[in-house]
Amino acid sequence: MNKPMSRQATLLNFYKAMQDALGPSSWWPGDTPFEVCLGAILTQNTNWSNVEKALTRLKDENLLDPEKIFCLDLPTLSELIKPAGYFRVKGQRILNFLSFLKDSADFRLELLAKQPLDELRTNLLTVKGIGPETADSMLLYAFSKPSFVVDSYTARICNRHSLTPEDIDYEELRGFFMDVLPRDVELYNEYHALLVRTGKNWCLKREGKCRTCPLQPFS
DNA sequence: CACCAGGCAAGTA
DNA sequence: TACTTGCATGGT
Repeated sequence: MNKPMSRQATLLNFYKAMQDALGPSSWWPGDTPFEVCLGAILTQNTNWSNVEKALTRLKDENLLDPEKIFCLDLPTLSELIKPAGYFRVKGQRILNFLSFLKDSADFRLELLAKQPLDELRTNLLTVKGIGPETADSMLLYAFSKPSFVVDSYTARICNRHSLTPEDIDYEELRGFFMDVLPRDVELYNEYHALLVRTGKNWCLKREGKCRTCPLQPFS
């Protein structure tokens, strides 16, 4: 008789299986924390390849600087980030974030990073256009704080392995991982990346390519 | 042609 | 609270 695995053992087994199958993810792409923050907004409901186009355009204009972008008006900024889609709302969201950055840290990300995780998360969530996933992406990948990032892939994979209910909400799913796993930045970083890569390649549909999925068996 | 992508806010009932 | 809709480009 096999004893049921603890939730922690299950999650760590998943991690190892994905790591063995897929190798390192090298997330999050970006040369600076500020670029990571911009990417976090730009990638909302958007393929990363389109985000790269937008970031490249900003980079080519030498605009990867908070104060420089804050000086742009919305139409100009929107036009620059057009390839990322939703360019008007995302332009406004970036300006909202920069307004927050200016008011709370004089445009200095390294000052913002001094805030404790929970406090910074709460503050980020007050910005219009920064929801929980964007906030956690910034916290983890730009500010190196152990805030687990969950997304629709995470929910789908967990649900299909009967780890969590189908209708679990964002905060509960994040809590599930953070209660079970050690609070480690590198672990959270790679775990989220591996879940997204796994979800993209194998878990879009139940009848998809799950025969070769690193997470087996699907129950 | 349809569907998806590393979401979020605002409106409705 | 629970659901719906708008936002928009580019790849498959």
